[in-house]
Parts: sequence; structure tokens; C-alpha cells
Amino acid sequence: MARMSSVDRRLELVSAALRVIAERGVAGATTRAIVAEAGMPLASFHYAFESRDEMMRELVGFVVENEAVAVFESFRFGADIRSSIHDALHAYLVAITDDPNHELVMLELMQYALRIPGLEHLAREQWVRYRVAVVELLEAAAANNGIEWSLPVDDIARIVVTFTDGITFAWLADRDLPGASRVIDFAADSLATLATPVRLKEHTA
Amino acid sequence: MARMSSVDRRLELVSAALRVIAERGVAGATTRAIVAEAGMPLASFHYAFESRDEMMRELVGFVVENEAVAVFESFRFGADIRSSIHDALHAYLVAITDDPNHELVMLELMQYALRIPGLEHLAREQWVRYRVAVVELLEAAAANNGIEWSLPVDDIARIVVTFTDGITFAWLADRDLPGASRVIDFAADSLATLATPVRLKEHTA
DNA sequence: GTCTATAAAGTGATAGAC
DNA sequence: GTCTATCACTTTATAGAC
Repeated sequence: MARMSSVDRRLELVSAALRVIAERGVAGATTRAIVAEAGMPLASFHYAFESRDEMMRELVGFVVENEAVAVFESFRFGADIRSSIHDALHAYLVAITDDPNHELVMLELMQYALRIPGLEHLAREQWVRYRVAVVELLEAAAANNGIEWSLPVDDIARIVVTFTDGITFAWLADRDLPGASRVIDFAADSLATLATPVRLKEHTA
Repeated sequence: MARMSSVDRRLELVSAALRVIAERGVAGATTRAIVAEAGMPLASFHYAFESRDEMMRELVGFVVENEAVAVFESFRFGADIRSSIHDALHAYLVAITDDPNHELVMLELMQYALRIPGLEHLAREQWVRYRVAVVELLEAAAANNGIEWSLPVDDIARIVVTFTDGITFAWLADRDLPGASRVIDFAADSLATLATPVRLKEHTA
């Protein structure tokens, strides 16, 4: 393997570690397994990182930074707020079922962070970022579908993430896709009741 | 330690292992840590169990069997269905916050089961048992508050568990109790819309 | 039966050759 | 700088003394 900058090698190792974790879990992410996945000799690991703990801290931080809710990025809104919510949740469900290991890794890393002293704040941060992403989506949906939210948008985002977490967890456990779809139907219905049509004083062409 | 039957020793070790897991996580539940917690010499472990894996299998099975949703057992219903749901969810939240490690252990064991080939069905089973417990509660609540459910009770139970899982997960991450309470308010409101007053042809005194 | 003492394998981390 | 070879330690599991 050609020479790489220190920062590249760190990234390469973190990336390899994430693949190993997806395959075998956090417990299976030994330094040997990671360097094997990255195609490096064992010593390269401690050339890039002080310790395995340091790498795991960087990995969790990396995930928190980069785990955008990409599901929603290319998302188009529906004709009304109910179908916008429904389609977004459905897109989320599809993303989960397409790559179950990904969500399992997120869950495992979150738990890992909750267990390691000094990393608890990263668990909180990751969860808050999800919520912030949902806030943006809720505001865009409101603008798009001409509604106002009857609760603080931050509270609604909390409800939405409660749904997505619950749906994720349930599907990971029982793999019942029609069941998950029925929950999404309910979620869309009940969230739509929090939307009220907005009276326009003026509107732009 | 006095002589104990084989079955008692197994139970003692499983119980000690659960305490160790609550304290240090699954990764910290080494055979040494477990026998130390149980006050036994190391060799006793393999006298009772073939291997650590066998003990972990029994432990997960034990939890699945015995993890009753005790929260709801001594639960009293409210005057209407909305407050019955609300109070039940609130009682659940109190139980979680009183003993955060307990839910963290359940989460961790579920993840463990999902990772270990041959144990996946136990993860599913544990989740289904929660749902069955909720079905019973929903039916009791319906009888008590004189309503009928407008969806199959099994689907509603799925929604309820989605809520409790999501609320649990969120609270473990961000420890925001007022936030969790607001989600519970919403959950009670939206679940109550699934209840319709029942017309009685006749009633018993 | 019970437990000390140890084996065998795997871990994170490094020294030292190139 | 890079990597082989190895250290020091921990893990599960067992042999063998009592």
C-alpha cells in the first residue's frame, strides 16, 4: 500500500473499523481485524492512533459528524402533509430494511458511547442531530404543504424520532415489514393532526 | 459457599452475570468477573456450564422468560381511556428512569442476541412477549373504560411498543424527562383516538 | 466434589531490524 | 517510515491435587 498521510491513514482505519463492526459487532473490532480489513500490517494501527480507545473515540465522533439522515436528502414532498409524512417515514423504513446492519451499527455505537465514561455526550449529540435534521424536514414540509404546526416543531421532531427509533427497533427484532407499514400509517395520521392550514395574507408567485 | 444443586448454581451464576452486565456491560461479563460477583472460584463456572457461550444462551433465555412487564402489574386504570393510557405510559417512564441500567441491559442483550447465530429468535421472542403483555393491558383497559378498539388490538399493541421503545431510547440518549412527558402526552392523545365508545345491549350488575 | 494452578489462544501495544 | 517479531496481559477452559 502506497504511503498515505497520517490523516488519510486514520480515516482509512476508521472506515475499515466501521466495516468490521457492521460484520462482527463492536466486540469483533479488534486491532488485528481492523488492520486486516484495511490491508495494513498491525503496527500501522499504532502508528496512526495512540491506542484502540483513541480510535474508537474518533470513530464515534466521525459517525456523529457524518451520519446525515441521507434518507431524507433527495426526498420529494407529497400533495398534502399527511402523505408527505407518510412517504418520508416509508423512505426511512426502506433505507433500514435495505441495510439492516447499518442501523444495528448505529444502535451498537450509541450503546458503546453510553457505556464509556467521557463518551456519553456523543450519544446525546448523535440523537440531537437526528432531531435537528427532522426539524428542518418538518419546516420544509410545512412550507411546502401550506400548513402550520400546532406544537413547537422541536417537540414534534421528538415525536417523529420516537417513531423512527421505535419502528427501527421493532423491525430489527421481528422483521415484520407489513407490521411496520401499519405503524407508519398510524404515525402519519396522528402527526397530520398536528398540522393546521395556514391563512395566507399574501403569497409570492 | 455451601454445596448447591447444579440447577441452583446455574441460576446463581446467571443472576450474578446479569448484575455484572448491568454494571459493566456484556463485554465486561467475563467468567472471572461473574464468579467473583457470585463469590465462587473460577472452576465452578465450568462445573455448572459447558462454556461461557452456553451460559449466555441460558441467560438470554432466562431474561426472555422472566422479564415480565412488571410495571403494569399493579396498575390501576383511569376514569377514561385517554388517562388510562397516559398513566400507564407514565408509570413505564418512571420505571425506566428509576433503573436506567435495567433497560440498557435489555437493549444490550437484544443486540447480543441479534448478533449471535441461533439466538436471533430469542430477540424476536422477547419483543413479541412485550407486545403480548400490552395486548392484555389494552383489552383490560377497553373493558374497564367501556370502549372498543377501532384497529386490531395486536396492531395497536405494536404501536404502543413502538412508542415505549422510542421513548426509552430517547431518554437513554438525552435524559430529557419533560421532553419524554410531552411525547407521552401526544401518545396518549393519539392512541385514544383509536378508542370508540361501546354500545351495550345489556350489562351485568 | 471442590479448587488451585496452569494451559492454550487471543488481545493491545512495542522494540528493533530494515 | 515501515513492518516483523515479540512482549505482557487477559481471556476461556482444564488438568490434577486434595
